[in-house]
Amino acid sequence: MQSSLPASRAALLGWFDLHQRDLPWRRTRDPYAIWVSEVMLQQTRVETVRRYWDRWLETFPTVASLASASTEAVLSQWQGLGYYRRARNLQAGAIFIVEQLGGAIPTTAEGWKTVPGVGPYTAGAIASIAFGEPVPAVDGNVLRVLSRWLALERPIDSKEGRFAIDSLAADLAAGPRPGAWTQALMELGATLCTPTSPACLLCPVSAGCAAAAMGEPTRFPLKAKAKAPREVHRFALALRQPETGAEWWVQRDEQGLLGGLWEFPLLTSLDEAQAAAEPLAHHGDLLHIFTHIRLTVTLCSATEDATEPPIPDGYQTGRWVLLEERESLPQSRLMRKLRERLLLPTG
DNA sequence: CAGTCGTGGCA
DNA sequence: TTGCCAAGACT
Repeated sequence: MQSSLPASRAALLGWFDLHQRDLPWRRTRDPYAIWVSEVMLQQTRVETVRRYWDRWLETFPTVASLASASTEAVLSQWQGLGYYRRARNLQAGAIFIVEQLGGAIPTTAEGWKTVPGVGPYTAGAIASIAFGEPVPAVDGNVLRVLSRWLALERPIDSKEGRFAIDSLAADLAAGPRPGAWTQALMELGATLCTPTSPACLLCPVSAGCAAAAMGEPTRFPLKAKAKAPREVHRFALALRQPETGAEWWVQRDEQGLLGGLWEFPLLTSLDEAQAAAEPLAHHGDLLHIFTHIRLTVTLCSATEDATEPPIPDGYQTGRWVLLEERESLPQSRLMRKLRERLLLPTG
């Protein structure tokens, strides 16, 4: 039997008051600090963000300090968090607030939506948490929790399914304690109403949950099918001067994957056999292989970029040496490997 | 609108 | 070891 919306809402708030995690960004009311936390938390685990949030606020304690910082310093503080566009947008947002809003930080969701890097979710989260505005903030947790609550048969990535979730979220947001409510809904999704093993027996709102009543909460949310990833074959080549130990790096294009970061030059080929021949064909007997990482990249946008940077003067006497060879790696593991071996600190 | 953008944890 | 995906925004 479905209980009333206000009753379920009150039950979830009561549970949140008792069982919420002690997160550092819940100990502040500084809207800038909350903004930083929300951007860091986009598509990123709480435990990962913990390590960055404190340090970020020590380095850039105010909107003004972030706005006047160098891009290099900003990216350096972000290094390892991923989705580096977020760091650039965060600084662009700080500059926007200083230059366009006269330094006055927005206080409403509508205002926040005009800030670079702040979309519908983040605008609602900041407005409700930092300013108490009764607006919804629908993230992946909320999509999951509410789709289970409704036993929603429409996929959440369809227009109709998303509309149903947004409608319910808006109704629920219009009640007491908007900030606590926003966090309570996400907290439930993060700790009890989890993707693979929901703890319905501990859930404060299971009595009103249609999926729990059906006995199969993990059937929701429904999702449309994902497409198959495409493959790209690449070589990472690193040149080092034996005498000095100096290594040859190139900077990636500002746009796209790992934009603006440093790496060994990569050769790209759609054909595996051609890729296997490229490094030696290009460098002949003049050089030995220093680093020769054979990579299969999925979901990589660099397919067309097969140009090889010229080897700068003074490195011609270096040696190419085989360091490692891999059959293939998924993107996440590939990037881990690239970061371990290829990425330089930016600051 | 569908594609793109990182990383780390976990079953 | 491998696939999946988590506090999304932008183009």
